[in-house]
Amino acid sequence: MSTKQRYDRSDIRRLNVVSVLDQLRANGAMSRAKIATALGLTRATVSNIATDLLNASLIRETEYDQGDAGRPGLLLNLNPNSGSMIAVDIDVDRISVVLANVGMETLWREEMALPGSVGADQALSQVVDLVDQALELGRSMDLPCRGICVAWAGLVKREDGRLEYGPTSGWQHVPLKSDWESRFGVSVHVENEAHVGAIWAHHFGPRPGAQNLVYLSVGAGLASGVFVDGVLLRGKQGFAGQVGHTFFADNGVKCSCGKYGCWVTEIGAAAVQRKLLEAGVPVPDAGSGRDDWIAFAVERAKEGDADVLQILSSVAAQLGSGLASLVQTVNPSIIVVGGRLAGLMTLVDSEIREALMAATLPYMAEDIQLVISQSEDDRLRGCLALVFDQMMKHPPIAIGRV
Amino acid sequence: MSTKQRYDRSDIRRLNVVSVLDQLRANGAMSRAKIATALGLTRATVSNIATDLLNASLIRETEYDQGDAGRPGLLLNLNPNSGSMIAVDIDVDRISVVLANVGMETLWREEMALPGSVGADQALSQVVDLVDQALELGRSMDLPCRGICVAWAGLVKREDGRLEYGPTSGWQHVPLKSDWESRFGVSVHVENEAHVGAIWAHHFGPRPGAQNLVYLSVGAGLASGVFVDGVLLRGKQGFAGQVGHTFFADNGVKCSCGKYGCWVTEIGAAAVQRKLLEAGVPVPDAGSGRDDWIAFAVERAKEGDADVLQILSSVAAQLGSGLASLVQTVNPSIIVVGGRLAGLMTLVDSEIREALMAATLPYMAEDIQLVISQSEDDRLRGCLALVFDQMMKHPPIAIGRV
DNA sequence: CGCAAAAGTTTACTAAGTAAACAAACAATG
DNA sequence: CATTGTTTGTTTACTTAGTAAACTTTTGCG
Repeated sequence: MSTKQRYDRSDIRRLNVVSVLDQLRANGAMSRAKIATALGLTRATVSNIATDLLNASLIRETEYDQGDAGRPGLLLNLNPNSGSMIAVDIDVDRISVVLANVGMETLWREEMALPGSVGADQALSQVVDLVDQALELGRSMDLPCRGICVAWAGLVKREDGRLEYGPTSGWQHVPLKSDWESRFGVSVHVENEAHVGAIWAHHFGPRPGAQNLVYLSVGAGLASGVFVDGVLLRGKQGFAGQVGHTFFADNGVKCSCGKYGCWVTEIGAAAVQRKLLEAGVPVPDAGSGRDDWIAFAVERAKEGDADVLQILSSVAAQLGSGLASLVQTVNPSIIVVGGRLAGLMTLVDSEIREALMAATLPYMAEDIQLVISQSEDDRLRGCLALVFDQMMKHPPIAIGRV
Repeated sequence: MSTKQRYDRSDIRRLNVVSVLDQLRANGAMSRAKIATALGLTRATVSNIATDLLNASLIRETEYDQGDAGRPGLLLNLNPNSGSMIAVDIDVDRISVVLANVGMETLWREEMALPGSVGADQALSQVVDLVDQALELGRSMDLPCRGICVAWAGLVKREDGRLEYGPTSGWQHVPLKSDWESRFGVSVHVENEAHVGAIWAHHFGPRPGAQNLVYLSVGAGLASGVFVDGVLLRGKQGFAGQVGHTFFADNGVKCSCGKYGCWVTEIGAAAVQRKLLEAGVPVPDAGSGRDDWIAFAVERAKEGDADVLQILSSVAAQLGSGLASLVQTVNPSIIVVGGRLAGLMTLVDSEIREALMAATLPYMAEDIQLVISQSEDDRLRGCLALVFDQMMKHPPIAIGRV
């Protein structure tokens, strides 16, 4: 199987259109002339492209540039209202749906609780209603929908966007993408939760545009999203990043996946909760409210509770040491830790870093950046970013096939 | 920092030239018309490109096609003698240099022993002599050198091709690429040994063109080369794949990197040799010849020596379980195990596979292919392939800048 | 032999760039 | 306040690497 690729004039136009859009995304408002010099194109060409984009209303002319001398340029800007995007986050105990414009501004948001007992079919049929609402609202605002992205904690088959296997939820073989695409008539992306976290970090993390990064999602599950040279590591089936179920502890407890001593059974939410309980810390149990115990533990740690701090330290050490494996495998320049437990991890970030550094080869991690995400909506924002990226790569604009 | 990319007519030509070359590489001899239909270009365009390539003598017209009816096509072929490539493999105890034509046919080969005591400067000054010989021979055969690739077991800094740190050899901070490029006036690529192994496997492994693969080099060191969606995972600094120094055993021995219980200290060459000795197997010690003990152990295992087999089984289990982590992290479709110990691993390949499968999530590895490489020259061939790839991506042919 | 069929070439055309000239809009300056 | 210089955006003439379609060449076959 070879590349099967052929290029003609329409391709160079398409590529230049994307380049122009990229400029606007990266630098905000720019005049035609500025774009031209930035890209090395002539002003004539950029003008030409700009009129196309204006006609498609993907961009807008806003105000005039305040230059020092000469005729001021008319600033161009991505039009945040050229369309809408929908993000769906299927979390352990709730599902969130967001409608945003392509400027990433939230227009509508809805959440629903997801009792553990509910199966995939029932849960998804309710989500479909929410998505319908979002689509309807988007239509009413005259914003054509550019895509839907669903984040899910499990193995998502890339070729057909199926929820293949959820180690924690137990869901299996749900052909979400094909179902939804035929139902909604919009392109649907289904992606692992940590993968969209990584997309979020890539765009909006502490070092926007970082080409080599690791996003580690620490919650009920434990998974990684990795950017390598600017592209998301997805792997053959799209299952890459299941680091939570790598072997970690010699005499570990049984994991939901059936094996013993997985990394997630040592430092995942259930593990931390268990360790706290075992140490006699009176954390509220799972039934009493979804993240109550986390808030409680954070509180106690901040008050200096020795038991809690000691447990957090040991978790930090295990997190850092596991991260070391990942770092040595993919050599990122930045690590972002997100997920439900991020709040707890913030309290011991220096210890995580220490453990990480201690377990990596010299030079490997010397100027690596380790950041605990404070954002609540990593995954939802990542979903939006994915749809946006897709739109930037394939702008909804007619380019005359030759 | 944005993309800074602009396209014009010359780019479309360049891309089509590359597509034509790709076709010929993938399918061997083809007529202009066949290439045209395969790529979707017109015969006129392919003719045009072909004359350019013929003038640059990158391709040749060979024989006529035996078609069923009509005028037979004149077959085009990559010209194996359009240039030469040089591969250098710096191994633990020897350095090999190969001169090949761009048809990957070996024209000359030379090896030199590398005593453990020798430092980087001294060793490399000798290698320089060998490379000079190769270059001279290439010149005498009128084959312009298209590049030199050096494989080395250690951390190679991608941005400047430096040998940054060799966990086993101890070499540090050798600016090989810049030194050699100024000395030889040819483009020089320096790459980690497992990375070039992966390049080899990608092109010439059991499933040529596999887009998602893991190559694991098991010898004195232990490192991985990973292809993700057809591109080599190199990471921020180029250090990706140092899986040998990930933490593996709770009460492991001290590793050359200073840590305890690294994967390589459990299943690397030294570890296997140690375990055999501890079990009372009278393997020849390291001093008596470089791989004598491996051959000896293979021999004993084939004879059914219980001690040896038991040790191999335990090593296989540890190899498979470690591979599982890698598999779950990068989700390859194929794993190729190479390196000095490959011969031993062949004897227990089913056990490696079992351990791997046992430690991976459902669906993750179900149709994964595990192959032990029988090739001796993975790294050298991989080096040549790297240079060849580079040439295919940037063909040495004038394309009129607009 | 004449004809169908395919390969390779030639010719006229087209689109998306370039370069250079031009018109418009501002700041600075005497 | 008019002039000058500078920068923006547009227009015009040109180039080039494609396309489509006709033409030429070379084979197999009835």
